[in-house]
Amino acid sequence: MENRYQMPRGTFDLFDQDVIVWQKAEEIIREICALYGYEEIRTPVFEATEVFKGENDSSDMVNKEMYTFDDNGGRSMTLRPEGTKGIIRSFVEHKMFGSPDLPRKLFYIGPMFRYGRPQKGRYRQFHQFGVEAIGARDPLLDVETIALGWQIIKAMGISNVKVLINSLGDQPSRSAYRNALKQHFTPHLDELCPDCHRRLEQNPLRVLDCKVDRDRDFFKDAPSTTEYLNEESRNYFDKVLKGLDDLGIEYEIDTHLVRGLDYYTNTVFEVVPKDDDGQQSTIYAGGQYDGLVESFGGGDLCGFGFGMGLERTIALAKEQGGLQVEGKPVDVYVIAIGEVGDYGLRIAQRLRSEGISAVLDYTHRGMKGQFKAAERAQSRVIIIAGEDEVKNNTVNIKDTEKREQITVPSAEMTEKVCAILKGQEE
RNA sequence: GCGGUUGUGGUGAAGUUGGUUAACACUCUGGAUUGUGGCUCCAGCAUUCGCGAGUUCGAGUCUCGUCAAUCGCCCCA
Repeated sequence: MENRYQMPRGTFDLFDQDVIVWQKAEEIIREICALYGYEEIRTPVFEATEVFKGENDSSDMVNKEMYTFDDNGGRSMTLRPEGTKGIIRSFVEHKMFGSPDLPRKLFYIGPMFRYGRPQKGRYRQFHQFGVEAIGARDPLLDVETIALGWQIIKAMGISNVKVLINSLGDQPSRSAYRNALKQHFTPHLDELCPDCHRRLEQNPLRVLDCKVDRDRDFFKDAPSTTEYLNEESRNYFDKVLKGLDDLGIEYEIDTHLVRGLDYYTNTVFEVVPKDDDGQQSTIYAGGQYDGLVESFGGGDLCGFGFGMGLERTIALAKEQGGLQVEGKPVDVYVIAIGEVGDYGLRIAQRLRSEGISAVLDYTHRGMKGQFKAAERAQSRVIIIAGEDEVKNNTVNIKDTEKREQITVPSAEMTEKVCAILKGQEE
């Protein structure tokens, strides 16, 4: 058979059992968000390009990986590559900063788009769940937010993970550190790999992460983030760590941890499996953004949030035996034999109106085939309607567990089926 | 965006140094069982090997291109 169409690279179809698994994951997310007082927000999947791309944005995600296009009115639009920026836009546009109840705690679930080379756990259309707590600056808010994600992945059956955490300091600390790194590495420019040349220009913090050069001598005495934290940032970070200790959340300070996005300040973190195998293993990650809201014109408010990659999270949960779902058996499977017209449909509709799920067989095949189909549907009850039944206005009701069959007047059908289904629950 | 590996039916897969009708298993469809499934036994189901071109008397098997998946880099959820 010729395959004329296929899904775009880096996308996937979700169906059968997988959909149920995803629904279950989303259910867990919604329940736990409610426990923490987070409310859902749904923003557009595309926004004006400027929402995502700031003036001096240095991240690859923004500069190389966005789906940007001109709409028919000639405006530049971009499919959202992440959740935070759109939420901040919305927060400011609707003047949520004026609320007496800050921080505003919002969560979102939905597709995100990045144009990169797909791999396992890395798609062009992928799905993120994320939270944002906007309008407060408190180390315990950082801790609580990390804990929210932690509770969610635990509820999905994920264990053996840890938090990697670091502090970038406030904006002054951060830029001081950035300059220090640049100064430190510039004399060694000739010895650095090509990737590091680029990094040094765009995002000097990432040089520290280089897999090619990391063992060189001049890396060992490179300045460390923690040395550049001022008193306030230092104290803030200590309180975050203390809070994680108190909640029993396992973490590891990683002074090389830098997030890809430009807007982070102070706390940044990433949650990864402990026996770190794949490259795309980060489950959820985020941090504080002090200054983002202001850059959108919303006043001097601090925020904290994270994004969780659902494909990765669900895959990991399944690997570890979590998110098990059962098939969804149908209550009644209606078999039609011979010319019965709409008799079967009328039966099914009467059952459905009583809240009993019913599926009709439209294949016009033999009885054996229809019974097999009923078996695949895992139906508890099979109703057989043939020409004799139509004539006498009766139905044959078969209990698939007891393998007993009764013939009753059509009027008593619902009652008898209910009795069988009830027996099943006991 | 760069490099490596892979690509045979609904599924899992055999396919030897290129040689006539693409093994086997599961599933599915029909029958044995004239209106009753889960066991058993028969029978059937890929004009075609991701797609396109080339080499050859002849290609699933070789070459090139292309698409896709996957691994590493980059980046990140």
